[in-house]
Parts: sequence; C-alpha cells; structure tokens
Amino acid sequence: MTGTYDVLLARLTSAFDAVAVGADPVLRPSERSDYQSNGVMALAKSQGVNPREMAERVLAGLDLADVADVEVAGPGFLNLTLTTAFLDAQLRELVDDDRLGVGRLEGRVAVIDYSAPNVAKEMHVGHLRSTVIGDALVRMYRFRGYRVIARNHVGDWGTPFGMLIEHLLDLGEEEAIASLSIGDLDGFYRAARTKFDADDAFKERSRARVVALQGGDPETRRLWRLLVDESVAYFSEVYAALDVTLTPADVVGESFYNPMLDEVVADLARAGLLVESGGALCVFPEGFTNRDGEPLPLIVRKSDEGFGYAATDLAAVRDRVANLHADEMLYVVGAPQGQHFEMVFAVARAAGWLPESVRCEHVAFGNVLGPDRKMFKSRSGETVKLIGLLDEARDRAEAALALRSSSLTTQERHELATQIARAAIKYADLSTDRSRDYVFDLDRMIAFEGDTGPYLQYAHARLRSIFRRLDDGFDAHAVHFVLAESAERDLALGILAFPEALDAAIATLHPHRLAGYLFDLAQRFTAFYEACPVLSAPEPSKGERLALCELTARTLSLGLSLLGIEAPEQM
RNA sequence: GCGGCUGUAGCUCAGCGGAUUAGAGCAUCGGUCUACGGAACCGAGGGUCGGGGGUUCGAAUCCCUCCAGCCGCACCA
Repeated sequence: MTGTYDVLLARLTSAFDAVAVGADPVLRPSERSDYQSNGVMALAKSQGVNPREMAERVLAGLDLADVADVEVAGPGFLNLTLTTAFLDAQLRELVDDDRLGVGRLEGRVAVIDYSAPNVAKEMHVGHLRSTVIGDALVRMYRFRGYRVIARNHVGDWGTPFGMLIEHLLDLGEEEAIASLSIGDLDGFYRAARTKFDADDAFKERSRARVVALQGGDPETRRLWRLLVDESVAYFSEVYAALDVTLTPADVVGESFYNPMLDEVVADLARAGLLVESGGALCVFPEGFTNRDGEPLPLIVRKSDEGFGYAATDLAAVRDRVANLHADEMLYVVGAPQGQHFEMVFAVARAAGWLPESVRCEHVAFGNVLGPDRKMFKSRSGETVKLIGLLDEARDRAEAALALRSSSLTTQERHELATQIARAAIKYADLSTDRSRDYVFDLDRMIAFEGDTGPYLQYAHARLRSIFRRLDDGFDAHAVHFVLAESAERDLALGILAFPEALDAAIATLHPHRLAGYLFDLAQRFTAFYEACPVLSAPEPSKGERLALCELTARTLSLGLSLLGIEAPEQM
C-alpha cells in the first residue's frame, strides 16, 4: 500500500510540477488541519507572483478528490483535511499489512559500523551509545528493505597485544582463559599494564612479542587468537544482555585489514597522493590544517613503518565499496572522531575508492554524562561497566514491580524487569538528538511516567489487556472506520503517520524521530482510551475501536522493535 | 589560533530545508475518580528560544558577530 503522506505528496507534487517542475510542496503535519502544504509561498516568490494567485494556480491542477479537502489559508498555505472515506480505506489496508504501510526498498546495500569494543577490555558506558544507536539503525534499515551488513570493528590489533600475550603466558593458558571467561577483562588488562610499567624485562618481552605477532609467528598468532575469541565470546554475552543483534559473525576487527594495507599505500602512491613527512607516509587532504595553520596529514604509515587506524579505516572504506558493494556506509562513532572521518572520507574520494554515488556518513553522537555533567564515571573514578549498569536498572525495575501486587512468578518478574531495564536505558539514549550529550539518570529513565521506554511498554500492555478481556472475538476485516469522535480520528491519523516517521528517522539517521513519534502515538492512545469506552461500547462502535486498538498496539510493538526495545504483553 | 558540537519554561528535552498564537515530559498548583489496568486523564502558572546585528511581509529556524560550555587539531585507537 501507499502511505498516507506519500499519497498526498504524490498528488501535490504533480500539481506543483504543473506550475513549475521540481517545486517542493513542503508537506507537513499541521495543527490547523491534518496536513499543510507550504510550498506556495516560496514558489510565488521565485515566480514573482502574488501568493494567493499562486495558490489558485496550484489548486487548479490539484486532484485530491476522495482524499482530502483543501482550503487556502493566510498568505497561501494549503490546509489539507483528509476525508473519512480516505482514512477508512487506508486503515482497512493496514489490517492485513504486516508492514503497517511501510514500503520495502529493493537492492540497496548498507554497511553499518558500530559498537567496536576492544579485545581484552570490558564493555563500558563508552560503548553504550554506538551499540544502541547502531543497532537501532540496523533494525530500521533492515525493515525498510536494505540488505544490511553489520560490522563490529573491534580493536584487536596493536602494541598492547605484546603485553597481553606475555601476561597470558605468565598466567598459563588455562588460568588465563578461566579469568577471561568469567568476564574480568579489565582485571586481566590492568595486570598486564602494571607489569609492563614496572618490569623492564617484561616490557622487553612484550615488545619482542609484538614483533613476532606482526611477523606472523604461528604460536604467537595462536595465543592472540585465544585472546580475541575469549573476548568476542564475552561481547556476545553483553549483546545478549542488551538484546542487540550483533553476532560473532559481524566481528571484523582491525586485524582483518592488515593484508590490505600495502595495497592501500600502493594505491595512494599511484594516485600521487602520498607524501613523506617526518619519516611517515601521509596524505594531506585539502582543507585541513593544524593549530599552526599548516596542512594536516592523515598518517597512513608511521615513521616506524607501522600502520595506524587511519590506514585501517581507509582499507575498510575501500573494502566495503569494492567487495561488499555498499551503497551506503554508516560509521556510528563518537563526535570527537569527526575530523578523522572527514579526512578519511576525503582521502578515499580522492583515491577513487569512494564514488559520489555511495553515501558515506559519520553518525556522530555526544557523550554520556554523570550527574556532575562530566563524563560518566563510577564514584571511584573508574569506567562504568555496561553489565553493571543493566543489572542496576533491572534491580530497580524489579523492586518497582514487587511493590505492586501482581500474579507474576519470581522468574516472570525477573524477566519482565530485564525487559523494562533494557527499554529504559535504550529509550533514554534513542529519544534525544544523538549529537547532544545527555545525563545518565537512571531514576528518570526507568520512571513509568513521562517520555520513557517503560511508559511506552505500559501503553502497549494496556492495549493488549483489552483483548485478553474480550470474550467474543472480533474481526477487523468487517470494520468500517467512521471516526465519529475526534479522539478516534486523532488516533487514526497517528497510526497512519508511522511510515513517514520511520522514513524521517532513516533519512536523517536520527532514531529519536521514531522515538518521538511513538511517544506521540501513545499519548493519542491514552487520550482516546479516556474519551472512548471500548469494551462497553455498542456495536458497530465497539468493533471500530477494537480495530483502532489493535492497529495501535501493532504499531507500538513494531516501532519499539525497530528501536531494539521489547514490548511485553503484560506488565 | 583554526575547526566541530551544544546553548529553547525551575529541571530534562522536542521543534531548526522560515510561514499562521513557541511544544512535550518531569516538578509545582488545581481538578477528574466506587477505575474497560489511576503505572491514567483534564487544566493552570512558568519562556526577551545565550547576547547583538542582518536578510525577509514574516526568523528558535537562514547569514554575520560576540559570549559560555564540551570536544578535536601529526605518528594511541
């Protein structure tokens, strides 16, 4: 089916095109009517015509029969009020539409790079936003029809691995694996670091071990693999706890690109982009300067002939276009990396690896702050572990559930609390503009009132409960929507706006557009539920209201799922 | 110094390809109520949209400038 917004847009676009090809109708939701088209004023100005006059011209070519009533208001706004017949037709199509009006794209490939924890390090709040935002984008893109290739660009290479491997040997393999598999990655890392700083002999061994690793020594590689595998297994536990879709198959770490780095250098040299500076091989993309106003290099190969992350990122861009055939590439990485990615993308374009047709974006996000508005740390100044955060949220949710008399078993309550905790944390992250910092406030995010994940889950659960109380079944197919009450009509318009909300979220890479939509829909529902009795209503009103409830529940459930949030049947 | 992000009600935030009287949540105050799940709903107060210029019939939204905060600016990722 065609979404409501798209139907209007198509009709309007053809009318505007008749006046001036390519003119944008500027179609928006409206407070005065259902939708409004604001494109007349801009068009009038560009054509040197009086706006009211222009409105008449557009109107002359506008065919909205059976879809909406149009009224010219103010200087030339076109206020559109959808007809009940049209709303009825649209809603009846949704009854059998699993996609709730969302179209499916074909043939587009998107590579989405997110999460990126480090091997032999615990996942902490610093990984929360990339993981949660990236996963929401993956779910939205997949649902929209993209073939999504998720890439978890884990830090699995570099000088620290010398000391980590030596520490592993000191402990003995079995001991080391045991300590890693209980999830104490930080303890392992800290111990290695401490020895490295204090013990010169250990430091020497570590350096030699890095050389052996880079040289491909089989035994060293085996030990390295052990560390990576144990870490990835641990990451998987965290992802399961967070209900994130990433799997070990999505892990394509820095080391994966090692064999390509020489080719990257060769390509850049051939393109005449490579410059030696201070012993390092650099590219100086145009428009980037350092604090002294001098050209700023992207260092492809360090003066010690080692490769840094710039080389790896360049190789990844090259690989994702050439081998994965990406039409879009998203990098869900913190805002401080902005300049780095600008430079990488600029060099990739200059090198010819990244055609203009491929959309490549740094999906930047702000920091998670503590109550003191500084980077979120524990009381002792340490990073806060993701698992610990989830546990605390679950404990609070469980305590809140326990206060309420309910028929849940302990096990059920535990599971429900887990779902609420995840919803609270994810929704708090996904409901504000990602480019801003936000203060991590568990009390507020887990509250059952207000713009929170648990509130939306609750709205959904209330809806489901209606159907549990329904003894005689109903058939949504038999329903005609007349939308006599304004609360019914408002709810219907909310339901029908789902596709445009999802498209806005995808187009702008801003999941909070979808989150905001869902909150709005939940509010429309509660207003409706207050004003319109459902189960006690006489037929045919009862059937119509039940159908609205069912569509609302499905929309909330689907919308939340695209944010990576579960919608329990009962709370 | 250069660059990026941010600055909207007491607090947390939407709105920012200009367009008709600035929105929501929380908190506060006042209502609804023998409840289709009250974990709800309705209403009120509260804002010179960081300051100042400019473009425009019209700017929170576009441009310039200043202020404040955070972040980045050559071999760690």
